[in-house]
Amino acid sequence: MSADERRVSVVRAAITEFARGGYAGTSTAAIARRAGVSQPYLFRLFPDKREIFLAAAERCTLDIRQVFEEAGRGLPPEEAREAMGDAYQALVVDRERVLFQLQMHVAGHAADEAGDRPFADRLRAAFTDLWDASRLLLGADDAETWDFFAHGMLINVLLAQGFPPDHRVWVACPPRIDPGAS
Amino acid sequence: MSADERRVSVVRAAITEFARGGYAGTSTAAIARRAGVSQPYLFRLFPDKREIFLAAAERCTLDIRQVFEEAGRGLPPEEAREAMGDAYQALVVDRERVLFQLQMHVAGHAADEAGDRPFADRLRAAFTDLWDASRLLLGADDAETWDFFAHGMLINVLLAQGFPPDHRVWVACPPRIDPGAS
DNA sequence: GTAGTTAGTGATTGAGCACTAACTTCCTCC
DNA sequence: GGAGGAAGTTAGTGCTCAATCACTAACTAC
Repeated sequence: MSADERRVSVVRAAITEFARGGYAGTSTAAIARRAGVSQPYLFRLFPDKREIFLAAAERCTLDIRQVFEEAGRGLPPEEAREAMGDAYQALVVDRERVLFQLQMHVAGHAADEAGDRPFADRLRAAFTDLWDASRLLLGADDAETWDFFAHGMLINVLLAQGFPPDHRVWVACPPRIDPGAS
Repeated sequence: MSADERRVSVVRAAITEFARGGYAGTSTAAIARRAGVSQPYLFRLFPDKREIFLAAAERCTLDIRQVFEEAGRGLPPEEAREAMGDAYQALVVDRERVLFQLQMHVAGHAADEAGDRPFADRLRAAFTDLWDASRLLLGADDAETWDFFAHGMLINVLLAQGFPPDHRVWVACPPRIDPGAS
């Protein structure tokens, strides 16, 4: 396998592991194990752990954006909103990407606090990409985009906490999102 | 200082430090330093690190709930909603509690993944307390409670990422929340 | 076949971690 | 005034982790 191919599979493994444990709570050994390579080899593919996380963050955000784009491309705003809602379900089904997003948010904050500006900036940029792409696809104004993301964030947070699908916190969640689907 | 008083100040320090670095990313040494005691002494005040985090989580949730209750108590629903919105601003001003809440969510998930049910359950219980108290105070139905929290969660996430107050993601945020207030 | 490159590993290191044991200091009450 | 206990310390243990180093095996080019 070429180094580039290997990097792709490492990033996939990293998303899974980081989604579980967050940046600080995930060891490079765990990522290596899941990717099927030795732990030292990670540091030949990437300069350090931070860069693995960033690659995972950028990949994950791109994935979500592409799912939205495939769902909403070429549709009029009203239908696009419907289709993107449905597409979001597919993302929720394997919670991985959604949970990794939460981990990105708290990692960004930690980086800011630690004075690691570039890291935080790149994480913010990834999020802004998703925000702008969604806004465009939704054909939405600022308020609608805000609502779309607010809604999604609450779903992410409730999912992260592991509330069972029949819990009362879910009752007002729009029916097309089924929190028990995974 | 009595052990009980000391515990209170340790919990306060823990909220600050955990908000910064999350559960795994925060050392007990950092908490001890901020609380002004030696690191081993933490383990006389609390059985282990997990229990420090839980105490911080329960304290933090209680704080937020009390702020809401003080703001909304005895007011008719419409005014209560207004007052609680204003009260939320006070919470947002020092981002600490808000950010710690995010850390609670991802810690809960990590605990679930690691098979630590009781830990995750207690974190969920803290969140549910806040949810139910807010619902009651708002005099709201499920949909309104959902919207209230969805809105709050997006604010939390954007704050965590450190978007500056003049960034376009904030433009649709209701005016009473000033993300630059801190 | 030999010179060079690419993919990959095992052993190790030094720092930082949660947590423990054993000690000191000071206040209180008889 | 001294015994007891609570508050708090210093010193240390064993472990985990990110990152480094020295190496091998297989392939490619001439």
